[in-house]
Amino acid sequence: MEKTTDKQCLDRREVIDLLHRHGVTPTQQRVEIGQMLFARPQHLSADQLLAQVNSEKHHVSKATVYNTLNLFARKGLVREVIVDPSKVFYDSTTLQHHHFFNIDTGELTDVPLPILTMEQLPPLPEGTVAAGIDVIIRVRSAD
Amino acid sequence: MEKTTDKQCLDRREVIDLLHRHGVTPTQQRVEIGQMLFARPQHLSADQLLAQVNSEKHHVSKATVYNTLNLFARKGLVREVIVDPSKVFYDSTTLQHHHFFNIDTGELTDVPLPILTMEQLPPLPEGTVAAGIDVIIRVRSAD
DNA sequence: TTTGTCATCTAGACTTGGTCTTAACCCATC
DNA sequence: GATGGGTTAAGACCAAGTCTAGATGACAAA
Repeated sequence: MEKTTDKQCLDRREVIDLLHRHGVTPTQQRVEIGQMLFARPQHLSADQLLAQVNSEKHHVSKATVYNTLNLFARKGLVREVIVDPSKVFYDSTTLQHHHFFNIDTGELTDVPLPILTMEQLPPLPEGTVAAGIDVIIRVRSAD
Repeated sequence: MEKTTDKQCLDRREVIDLLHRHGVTPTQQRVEIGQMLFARPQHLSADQLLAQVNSEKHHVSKATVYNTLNLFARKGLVREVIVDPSKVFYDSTTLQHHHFFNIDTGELTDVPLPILTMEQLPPLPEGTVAAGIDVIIRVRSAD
């Protein structure tokens, strides 16, 4: 039996609902990007996503991919992962979790267990409120 | 009474020793960069450092600043902090510690307490060894 | 001193991820 | 059909960082 998460792309309908629920007007391009991105838990750069979307029949411009990813991030649909100085990754899973980053291969994977949650924060600097926690465990390929 | 950490620049001699201890040949430019950078615990971008070094009498080229910072990082003299997608910060303190990053102001500060150490790591991905941990607590200015 | 060698430095060209601009487009409402 | 706000596309643009090729400097051997 085939699980829905194994599909290459999500159903248009599902994505449209998802966008609606987050207050994002579901345009043609946004839905197409969402179909690729939310198909399964993954970490994609804007570049990868651009290539992937455009390998399909439709074409979406670079500007639109960047705009859409920024919009999605602002609306809480994806999470930016800043780990490689040369590019941002977009994580299709927004549930609080952490990352392994392989500095040799550039591979980004999820830490399966919670380590540190918003409840265990140290005292914050004067006049600030918490916005999120990023935990990145840098690893190297054992040779 | 004046503490040594209040000095604007370190003594040339101190920096030369530091470089030697880390196996870095102390050239004119490297020492000058080190004098600024290691004067006190701080987080500087390459740009800031370039400007700061060149506000003094001597001139150091952009390429040299970048090369030197990369060399220092490789040799364990500074730590790269990847937190802002648009630029890398270099931390003059290499002791294990974590950061607050104010997403409104771009300000990067140290978390005074240890939170997570190399001893408390979860199981790493197959075939990898730990290289470091980055914990970034993103905060927003309370308005 | 001179010469040779090697590492380092510089200026500026180049690369590249990401943003900005401007005109075209879509689509709902009048 | 006309009007207007939000969206998109193409390509110009920007800036952090890298690369290149020639110049400089330090040091060792002669």
